[in-house]
Amino acid sequence: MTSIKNLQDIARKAGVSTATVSRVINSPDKVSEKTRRIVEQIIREHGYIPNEFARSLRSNRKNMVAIVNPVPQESFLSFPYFSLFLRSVTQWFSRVGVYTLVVLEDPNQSPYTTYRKMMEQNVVDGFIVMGLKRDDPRIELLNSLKARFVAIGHTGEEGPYVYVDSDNVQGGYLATRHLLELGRKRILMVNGFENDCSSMFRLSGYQKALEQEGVRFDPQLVINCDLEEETVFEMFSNEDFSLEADAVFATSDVAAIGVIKALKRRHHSLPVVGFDDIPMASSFEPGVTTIRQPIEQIGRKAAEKIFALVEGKAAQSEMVQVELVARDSTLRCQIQSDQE
Amino acid sequence: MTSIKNLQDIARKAGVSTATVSRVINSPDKVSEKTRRIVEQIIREHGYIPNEFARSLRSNRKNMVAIVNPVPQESFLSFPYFSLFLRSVTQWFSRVGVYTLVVLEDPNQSPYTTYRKMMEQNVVDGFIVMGLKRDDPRIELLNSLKARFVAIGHTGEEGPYVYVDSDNVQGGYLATRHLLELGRKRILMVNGFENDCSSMFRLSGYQKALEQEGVRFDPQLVINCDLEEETVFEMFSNEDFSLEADAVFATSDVAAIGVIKALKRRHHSLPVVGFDDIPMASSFEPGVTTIRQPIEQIGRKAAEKIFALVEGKAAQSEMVQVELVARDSTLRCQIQSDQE
DNA sequence: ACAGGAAATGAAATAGATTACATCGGCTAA
DNA sequence: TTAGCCGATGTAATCTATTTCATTTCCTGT
Repeated sequence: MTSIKNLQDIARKAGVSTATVSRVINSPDKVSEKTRRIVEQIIREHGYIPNEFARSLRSNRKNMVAIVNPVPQESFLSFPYFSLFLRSVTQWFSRVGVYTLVVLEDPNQSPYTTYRKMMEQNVVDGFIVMGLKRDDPRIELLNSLKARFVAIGHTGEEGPYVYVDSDNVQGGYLATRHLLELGRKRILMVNGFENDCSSMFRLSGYQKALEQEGVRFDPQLVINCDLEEETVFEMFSNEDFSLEADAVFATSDVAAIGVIKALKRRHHSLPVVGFDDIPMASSFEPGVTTIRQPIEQIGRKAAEKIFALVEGKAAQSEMVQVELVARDSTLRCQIQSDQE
Repeated sequence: MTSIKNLQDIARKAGVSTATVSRVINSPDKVSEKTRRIVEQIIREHGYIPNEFARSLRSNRKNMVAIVNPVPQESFLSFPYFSLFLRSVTQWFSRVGVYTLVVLEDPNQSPYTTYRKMMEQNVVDGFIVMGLKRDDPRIELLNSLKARFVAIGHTGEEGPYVYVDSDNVQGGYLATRHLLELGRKRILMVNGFENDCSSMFRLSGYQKALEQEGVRFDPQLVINCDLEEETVFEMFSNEDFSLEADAVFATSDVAAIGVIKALKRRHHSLPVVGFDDIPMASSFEPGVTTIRQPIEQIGRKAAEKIFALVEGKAAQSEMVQVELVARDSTLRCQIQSDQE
């Protein structure tokens, strides 16, 4: 078999021009039934697949989207279930012939460089930007570059951008209400830092639940930290750390586990709620009550939206619902806090 | 500022031909000092970045590498620490200007289609192929497509391909020896399926350790299963399941956790060793003794090797060392198996 | 001062598609 | 019959770099 490599070869074989072959591939309705059949046949016969790069060069459509992570330290790991997210995005894209690039922001440079470079290189149609922070400069940056993007997470204001996010307010609310329903009133909240917008929203859900039950909000009961297991474990293990609360809401499962371990060590037991529903939450003993984020749904929606934007269509920001998964860390917790 | 978009604009501004500008970028030593200075200045001034796709089209160098996962069900998740692996690959690549694509094999088609399509589309320089199985057909396939690739995992024979893999024999050996050193002789091995090559190697490490201690290998003590937590938990929870072994070596941490939970429920305790050192292994109580795979190192090496291959250089397959991480699941286990 | 070779540069071909514009039939309406 | 239009097709320009080959420039040695 003669080696068939490109459009021209196909055109020659089919006895038509390259333009016609291209049309058969890209807008079949502009070609007569008869010609189309012939060309399609030859394409199939030779298993011809167009060269993506040549195609992009001319049409300026890259069929590639980058998932961009903030600087390494806080990237992947900070985002629970990243691989599930990635899989769901990739899966969705593959059905429409789009490839998924994974990119880390260059830690040595301003994010500007990372994005600008990719824009100029003309390498992707758009971005999925992970881990949006409060007042995240990347939004303005991407807009100024006229980049198409979808953010995971949001800043609060409905800015000039599209995002997909879990309903963190609802998450905070559900977790807190669950504890209130168990009769707890002094709920310690172990939250992330204040510049993290999901922390912000979770806090407001927490407050909302308290308010609804007529419990006064005590700012002393809110701790901001990095939510690492060790950090939290150390903090709670310290004998000086007062355990006058009667429940704990930690806004990450690993933090929740840190709390539970420290409490165990101090022969203490309090209902504890986490956040994310990482695999460990169900495997740990006791199983950690937590707020499950539909991460695959978030991935799918992000993919859908960036694709729509690339196609020149409109896309709306969206919040996805979270749910409470009740497990032993709150259900089996019989021992009360020793309130002196 | 006039909009500077491409080589031509730069060439015009600098008063040279496009060829010269291209040379300044790609082989500066072929250009006179003086011209180079001028052109570089203009490039910097305008922040010009070449269009990757045009570049690839001509030079046939794509600066993209795909990490390919087997069909979704067994992909990402089956590979512990996938995101760490991915991060380390991406990080390494970014330093040499290569982008990382993440691809799933199309579950509806033969893997052939997935790889062939990418080859014809001319979209990547090479592949990192995940989750290699025994007699994996993908090796021959990729070779027949003249694709450059590096496999993660290996089949045993030093075939015509380059791989990076943990030393699974050593892993099996270390785990088993650790248990033997605790005085255990009847070590139950909960292994993956036999067509999985890492299972195969771990088994042979297990046998090697036994042999070295003069303990007879009893095939009855080897169980093949899917290594999921539930599967193993169910199996070990069943009262009919005899617990005549005096230790357990499960070749995945989640399986090990399944074992520990089931043993707890049966008020039983045996030293248990896992494999992988997933985050849960250290967080679980008791901490799971396990074999740590240097996953980031594997990622880095895979990146290095595929890059070398793409550059036309040689690359050698490599095994990376694993290490035993001893934790409470073997160290604190005082209770003996109740051998009737 | 000049031949000859090396170094620097430019013109044009090239990679492999898409697409604007031109052309050619065939068909309808006058 | 023929002007006029439409749909199908082809021609050639285009996208943006890289690279071959030809040409010019600059030395070096005699």
